[in-house]
Amino acid sequence: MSDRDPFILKLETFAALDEGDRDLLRDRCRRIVAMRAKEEIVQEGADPQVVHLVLSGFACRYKILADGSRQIVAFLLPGDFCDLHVFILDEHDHNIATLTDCRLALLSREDVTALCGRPRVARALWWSTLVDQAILREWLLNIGRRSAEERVAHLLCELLERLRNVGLVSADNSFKLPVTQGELADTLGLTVVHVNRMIRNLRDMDLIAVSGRQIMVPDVEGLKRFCGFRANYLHLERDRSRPDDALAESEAFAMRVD
Amino acid sequence: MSDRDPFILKLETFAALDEGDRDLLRDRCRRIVAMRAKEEIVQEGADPQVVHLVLSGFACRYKILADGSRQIVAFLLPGDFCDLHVFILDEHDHNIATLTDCRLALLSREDVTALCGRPRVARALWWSTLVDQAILREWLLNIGRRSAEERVAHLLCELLERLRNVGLVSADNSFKLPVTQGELADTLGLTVVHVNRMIRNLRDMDLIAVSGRQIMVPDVEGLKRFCGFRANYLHLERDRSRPDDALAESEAFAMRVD
DNA sequence: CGCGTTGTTGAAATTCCTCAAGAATAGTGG
DNA sequence: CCACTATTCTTGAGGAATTTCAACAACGCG
Repeated sequence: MSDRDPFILKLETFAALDEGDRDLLRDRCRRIVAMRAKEEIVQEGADPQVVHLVLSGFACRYKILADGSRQIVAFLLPGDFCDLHVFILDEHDHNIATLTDCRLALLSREDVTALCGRPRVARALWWSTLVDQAILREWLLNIGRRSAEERVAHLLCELLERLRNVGLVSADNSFKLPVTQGELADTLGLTVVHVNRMIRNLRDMDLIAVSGRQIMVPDVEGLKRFCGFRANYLHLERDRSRPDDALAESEAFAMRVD
Repeated sequence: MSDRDPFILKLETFAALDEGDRDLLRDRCRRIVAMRAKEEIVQEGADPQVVHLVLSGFACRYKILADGSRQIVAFLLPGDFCDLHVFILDEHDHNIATLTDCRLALLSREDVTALCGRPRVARALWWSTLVDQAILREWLLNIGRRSAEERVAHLLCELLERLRNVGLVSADNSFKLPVTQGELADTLGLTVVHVNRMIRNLRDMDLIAVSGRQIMVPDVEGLKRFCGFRANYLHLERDRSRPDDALAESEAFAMRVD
């Protein structure tokens, strides 16, 4: 693995890791499992004692209603942890599944403990959990108060920024979105048919260009303006006012597990 | 303050605090501020270094769109922390305001550090953050995939259980809901008019009884069945399989801040 | 008592969904 | 490499849920 691993890239968004931090991360993420598309990673009600980290591919969290309708409540992209909460909460309140073929790192309780022994890494894990929460709030706003067209556009803006952050967007602002329109519908609280029409609208307005599962955004600012996208909730700008050195010295946020 | 303080009740849902833990909590929550209804507690973009804890009254997190429409993304009830994340994230991505007159405890960075020095308290704070996240997921499902009638019913079920947990529900399953229908609409992604009609429907079906701002639920199981409410996402059952003593001994989850 | 906020209801407009069917695409086995 | 099948995408038309607009009643507060 190289420094360009998505999960290291992602954690470095917030904490300026040193070589020791990175080595530890690489070392603890050595247990890797490959999964096919549309397989279950974690079932609701389960109490597994392993943390999953997406190395490549797309996965999602979702919930299902009795009538079979599904709500996807998070996209898990390369660099995202699936279930950091597993050591605190008693049981899973949602399912996690792959959307595409995935490579996942498996971390034991000891691995997480070791990672949390490093203040900067611990802080980065906390940060990653809190960003997940911020994304949930934004999605709630998206579904609750934006029109269907804006919802689709907003989700694409978010994916553009999140994927860019882990090096998965090319120079022309295009990225692979290996997700069906049905899955987008389950994410946005819409039906497949309507998502399809909204995507068509965005294409007709030249806000996006779709070829297969590749999305190209010709005018990023234009798309963001259209749906009122502001990236602040992703907290991708590391806070310069809180020097990492001071943090490291004070061993702030050491979170130890067992 | 007595052992019956809502915030202590809430934290005890998960961690079996001892007298020392409770004393520390009471001690650190001594700085109290009273606020009137509909005042701002935290503004988006701000970087305050104080954590707020609701002692009495209702508050909410919310986000606003450019066109003025609002989405409430969390209800903050007695015992809930408003902004535990403040020491990690650089800036607030949402606003927090009171809905009713409130009493809030103010915790400094040092207070939080002190609380996190106690493993059981630290774990309870983590737990409270993760439950907030679980509630966000359920709300997303609620808005994304349930009918308007079910949405209202589901929110009432959640409030019933959360308020019961902090001792604010009477024996006949009634509780005070000091929230306007407009605020419910902004929570559920609906309009005031429609919320009003849905409440009427629930009344007509005898699933709830409303008198002023008091809600009575004559048949709790019936209401839950109607909207498919399952309380598991609130994680109110402390996990008996993980003895607190072992936890305490191992100093698990000590989260230190500065 | 008067005034602003909140609750309530009706009717028309709009968004989004459902149903249905055909076209394109991807995957599979021969 | 092709035929076959399943999944996904696309479009149309009609229907249902929800919103918008508008008006008035009820309530709470100074």
